[in-house]
Amino acid sequence: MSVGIRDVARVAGVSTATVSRALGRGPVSDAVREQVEAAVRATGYRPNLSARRLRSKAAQTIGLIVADIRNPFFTAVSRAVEDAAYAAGMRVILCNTDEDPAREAMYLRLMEEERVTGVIFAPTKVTADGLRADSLSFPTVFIDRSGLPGAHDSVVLDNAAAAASLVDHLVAQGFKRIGGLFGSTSSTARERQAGYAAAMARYDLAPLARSVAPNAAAAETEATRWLSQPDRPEALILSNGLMLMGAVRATRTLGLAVPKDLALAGFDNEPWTDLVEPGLTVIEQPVAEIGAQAMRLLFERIEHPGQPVRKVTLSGRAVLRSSTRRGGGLVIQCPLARYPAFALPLRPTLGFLPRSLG
Amino acid sequence: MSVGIRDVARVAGVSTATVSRALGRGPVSDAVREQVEAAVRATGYRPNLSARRLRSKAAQTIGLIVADIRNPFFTAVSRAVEDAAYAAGMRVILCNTDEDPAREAMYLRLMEEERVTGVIFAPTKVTADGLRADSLSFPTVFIDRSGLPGAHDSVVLDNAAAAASLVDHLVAQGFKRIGGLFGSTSSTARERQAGYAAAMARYDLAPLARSVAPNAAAAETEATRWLSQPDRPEALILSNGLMLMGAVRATRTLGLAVPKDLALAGFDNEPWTDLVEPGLTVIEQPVAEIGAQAMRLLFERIEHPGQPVRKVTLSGRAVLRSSTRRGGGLVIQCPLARYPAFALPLRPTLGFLPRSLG
DNA sequence: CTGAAAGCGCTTACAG
DNA sequence: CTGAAAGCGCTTACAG
Repeated sequence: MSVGIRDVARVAGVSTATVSRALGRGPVSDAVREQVEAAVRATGYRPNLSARRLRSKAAQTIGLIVADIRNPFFTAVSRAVEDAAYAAGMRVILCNTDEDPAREAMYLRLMEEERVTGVIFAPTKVTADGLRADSLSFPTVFIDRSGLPGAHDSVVLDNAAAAASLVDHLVAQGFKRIGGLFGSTSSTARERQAGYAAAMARYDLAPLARSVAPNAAAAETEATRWLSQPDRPEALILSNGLMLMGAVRATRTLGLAVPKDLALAGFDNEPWTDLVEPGLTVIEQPVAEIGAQAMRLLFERIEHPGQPVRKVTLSGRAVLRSSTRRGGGLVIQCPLARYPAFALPLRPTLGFLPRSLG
Repeated sequence: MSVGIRDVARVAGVSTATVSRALGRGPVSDAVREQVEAAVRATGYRPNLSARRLRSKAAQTIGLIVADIRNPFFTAVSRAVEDAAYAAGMRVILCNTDEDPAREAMYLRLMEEERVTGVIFAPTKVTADGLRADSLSFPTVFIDRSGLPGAHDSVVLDNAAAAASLVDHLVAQGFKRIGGLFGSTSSTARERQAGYAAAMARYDLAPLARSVAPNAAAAETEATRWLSQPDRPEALILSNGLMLMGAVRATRTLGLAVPKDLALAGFDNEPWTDLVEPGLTVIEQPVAEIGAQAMRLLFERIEHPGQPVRKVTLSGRAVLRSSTRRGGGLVIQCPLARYPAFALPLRPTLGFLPRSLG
C-alpha cells in the first residue's frame, strides 16, 4: 500500500532512524543523506504528518479564528497570517465564528484537540471577557480586539484615537450634529464609540450613538431608519467597512446627497471606497502589518512562554476624501489621484508605527 | 501532564477501548456512556486528533487551494466550503498559490503528507493540464477551472456562454469595437475569451483580445495603455472582478466617461459594482452554490471512488447596469433599486440551475 | 456490551 | 554518525 519510512529505509539500506534524521536536521553523513534522498525519490515517499505530530508533539499548525473571512479586513489579515505561517513551515486552520460565542467555544475546543502550536483570534466581547490568562491551553494572540487587560497578547488599532480623529476632522469642517453607528459585539467597536464620545465631549457636542450588529445589512436598516427622522444627524461615522457600505446604500435609498445632506466617514480603506462618488473618508488600518505583528507576537510567545503579556497598538491613517467635505453640492471629482485627499490639519500625525509595545 | 484516554478510563473505571467507543459511535451501555462522559468532564479530557487520525486513517480534513483569498470570488467560495466542511465534522486547511505553479506543487505535496480526505482546488492552466486522472493520491474537485477532460470532478461556470451574453448585450446596445482583456493563467479566462471571440464572429466583428495577469494592477496598467491609443475600443470586457476594478481605475485616470467614451462590462457581482457611478454590468456567479456543489461532489467522490468523473456547469446571471448603456452622457442614477438594471432582452435566460451534471 | 493486545508511522533518547 | 527499541495516544479487530 502506501509507502512508509520503513520502505525508504530498506531501499536506502539504512535504519528508519537514519531516514528520519536525514529528512530532518539530524546529523548524517553526506553519503547516507544522498542515498536516503534517492530512496525517497524512488519510492515516492511522503511522510505522514499525523504520525510526525503525534510523536514529536509539534503540530506545526496555527489556528486562525475570525468573525467572517468575507469581511475584507479579516480577509487581508488572514492572508498576512497565512504567508507568515507557511514561511515558517506551519499550516493554517481557518474558522469563521459569525460573532457567535457558541461557535467560538467550539473552535477553541477544536484547537485544543488539534494541539495547535498557537492561535490568532478575533474574539467577541463576551468571549474575550470570559477568558482569563490561564483559560487557554495554547499560546494565543488576539487581533483587532483585546480582552481582559494583561490576560493575552494582542495587536489592536488605536481605536479611540482613530475615532476621535474622525470627529476632529468633521468638526473642523463645521459639522456639529455628528452621529455614530457602532458594532455591538466587539471591544473594538466599544473603543471606537468611546473615542467618538470623548471627542464630542471635548467640543461640547452631544454624542448621538447607536449600535447594531456589525454587518452591512444591519447598518443599512438602522441607518435608513435613523436618517429618515427629521432630526437626523448631518454627519455619520460608521465603525467598520461593512457598515460603511450599508450606510452608503441607505443614503442612496433615501436620496440623500453626500456630503451635502449627510457627511459620511468610517473605517477600513477598502478599494471601493475611493471608487464611489463621492470618495469616502476612512481610517485606513495597517492590515498586513496587523497580521504580521500577530504572528511575530505568537512566535515570540511560543519561544518565551513566561514573558510578560504584550499589547501592540498600531495607529490608523486618516484618508480624507470628499464625503466629509463641508458644503457639499460642489463635489469635485479627482480622477488622477488615487487618494484625492484635500489637505487638512489632522491633529495627531497618524502613521503605521507601533505606538506602544509593552 | 496532559490528560489522555487512559486517565479517563481510570476515572470511569473502564478500559480505554470502552472510552473510545463511548466517545465515538461504538456500542456501549447507557450507564457506561454516562460514566465516561462524567469522567471526561471531570478530567477535562480532549482527544488528540493527531493520534486519532494516525490510527483511524481518517484525516477529516479538506484542503482548499485557491489563487488568492483576497479575490472576493474565492473569499465567498471558501466561506461556503468551510461551512460545509465544518458541518460535516471536517477541518479546512487553506492555501494561497498566487497563480504560481511552484506553490501549487508545494501545496499538493502538503496535502499528500496531511493524508487529507479531499481537496478543492482552483488550479492554474499549467498545473491543471499536467494533472492526469491518477496524478493525485486524494479525491479532488476543481472549482472555477477545469483540467483535462474527464480527468477530475469539477464545478465551473458556463464561461463561454456568459462571455457571449456580454457581447450579445453590447452589440444589442450598438457597440461594435468591443475589446476583451482576459486573465492569462486559467482555463476559465481562456474559455471566456473563446466565448467572446465566438460571439464576435457571429456578428462578423473583429475580436480585440489581450491577456494579462488576472489582477487589478496588471489590468489597470494594460487598460491604461490600450485606452490611450487612438483606435481604442468603444467597449471593454474584463474577465474577472479584480480586473474590472483595474479598468475602472484606468478610465478615471484617463478621464474617460463611462459609458459615453467607453462601455465597461465584466465578471463577478461584487458589492461595489453597483455603488460606483455608473453601475457596472457584470455576470454574477453563484459563488455560494459553487462552493457547496464542490463539497457535494467531493463527498460523493469519497463515497464512490470509482464513479465516472463529473462536471457541474453552472450558469451566470447577467446583471445589466448603466456602464453598458449606449449613448452615455445622460447617465441616470437610480438610487432606489439595488440593481438599477435597465430592461433588455438577454438571449439565453441565465439562472443558477445546474445545466449539466454528468 | 466489554477488555487485552496490537499497531497506525513516525521520532527520540540511549548506546555504541 | 548509526541502529535497536521504545513509545507518542489513540482505534480496532479479536475474543469473550
